[in-house]
Amino acid sequence: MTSDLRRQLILGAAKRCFARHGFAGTTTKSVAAAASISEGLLFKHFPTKSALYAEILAEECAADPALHRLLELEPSTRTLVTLIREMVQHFREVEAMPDQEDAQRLRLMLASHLDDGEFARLIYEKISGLIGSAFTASLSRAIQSGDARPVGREPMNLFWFAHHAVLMATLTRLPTTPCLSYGDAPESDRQLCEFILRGIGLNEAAIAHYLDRDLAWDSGEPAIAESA
Amino acid sequence: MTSDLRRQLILGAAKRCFARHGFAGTTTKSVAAAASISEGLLFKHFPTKSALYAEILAEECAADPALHRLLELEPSTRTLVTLIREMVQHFREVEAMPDQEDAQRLRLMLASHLDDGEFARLIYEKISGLIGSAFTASLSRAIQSGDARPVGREPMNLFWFAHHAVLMATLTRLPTTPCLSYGDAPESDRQLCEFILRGIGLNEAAIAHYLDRDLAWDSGEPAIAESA
DNA sequence: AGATCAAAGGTGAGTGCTTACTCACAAGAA
DNA sequence: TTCTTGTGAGTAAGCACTCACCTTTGATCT
Repeated sequence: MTSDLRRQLILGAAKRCFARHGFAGTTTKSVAAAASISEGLLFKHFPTKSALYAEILAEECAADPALHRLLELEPSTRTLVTLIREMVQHFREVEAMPDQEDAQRLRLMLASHLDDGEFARLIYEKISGLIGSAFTASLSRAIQSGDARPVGREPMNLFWFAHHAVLMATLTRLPTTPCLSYGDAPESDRQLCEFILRGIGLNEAAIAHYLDRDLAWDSGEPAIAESA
Repeated sequence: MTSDLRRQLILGAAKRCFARHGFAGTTTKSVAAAASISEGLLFKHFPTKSALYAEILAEECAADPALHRLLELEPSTRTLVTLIREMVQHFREVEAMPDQEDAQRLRLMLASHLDDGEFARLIYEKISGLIGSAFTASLSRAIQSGDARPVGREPMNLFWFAHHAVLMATLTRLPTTPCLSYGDAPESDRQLCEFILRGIGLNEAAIAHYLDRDLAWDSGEPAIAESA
């Protein structure tokens, strides 16, 4: 077994442990067991428990979700709706696979909020950097084209409010017994999308149009306020 | 010192510890120190660390925020707006006093989401029982009077989405260095209120009317869709 | 090719320290 | 006296972390 591969196996196992039980609640023994190695070997690869944790957070920060595709879309009402819908869908998928990378990131992020919040801050900055401009650009386009109401001084706040609602809804479903039941899954997803799109100021016509027509739509981007 | 008073002092000290550092991160020694007593005495009052934690969660469940007043308001658009505004204000106040009861409840609740979620579930149920019916009744009144759009099958989902957004926004401000900055406080609060009220389907006229006029409004409850 | 050997991978029994929890005993009130 | 409040030294288990010692690998030298 090469050293690098072993490192990765340890990191993977440790990530699962830390995400489930937090830093204090995780023992090096349990990490070693999860990686099927001795504790001694664990400490040959990572000098301390803290160093292992720090490396996990750093690695998790660097990992890219597959949202680069969204960045290539040109700013428009439709892109805005797509962005929100994909966000909701993305978090729904996280819920379906609780031991996946993304669910662990969520747990680590939550734990960070209780701690010093530094990891969460890095993630927020990263999200902001990745899709912040796409969101604000699409929103201002939507406003220009009459699909949305003008917004106050901080359009990014609206993005974060949306993000908060989706993230928290996922968190309530994270425990094995969900904290809240939202009823039928596709319908509640749809309801959440509508809540957010209304919240950021899209008008009903635009919401109905872009949310119903889904992605089955050619790339010409007429504002429905003009066409309807 | 009477036994009951001592118990309360211990519970108070322990609550602070558990809220800050979680269950695993809190030592009985630190709790004893925070309560200015010996560890021995701590275990005279609570048989185990877990029992102490359980009692804190149970007590926290029973504690009533001062929202009974809201229940006495009759269902209306104005009550709905008041409810949301007070929710936003309430969480804003939590942020200002990080060592207050409510901030601790928030931390405990968050920790619960990472655990089995049982405490969070109890709290959600309690919130639902307290203001769920007031919310849905006011929302349906608003719909009847034309201040809001009709809503799907699950009106309570809208309440939770709103709650999620507010709660998560507070969480991001919980660490000493906030994870996100929303700009000017009163303005971002206002923005959050608008986001939520739009999200649950209130129309712009109703929002502008009830949010601007604040509470300086006599108890006659005309729907502004009729009067305007 | 086979022998040699140093380095790397890997183990499990320790290390000292901290943890949750106990107990003999002291002080004061009824 | 007797019961409750309170202490601080103590205990066994568990913690992060170490170390002496195996085993495997692969390059080098006959």
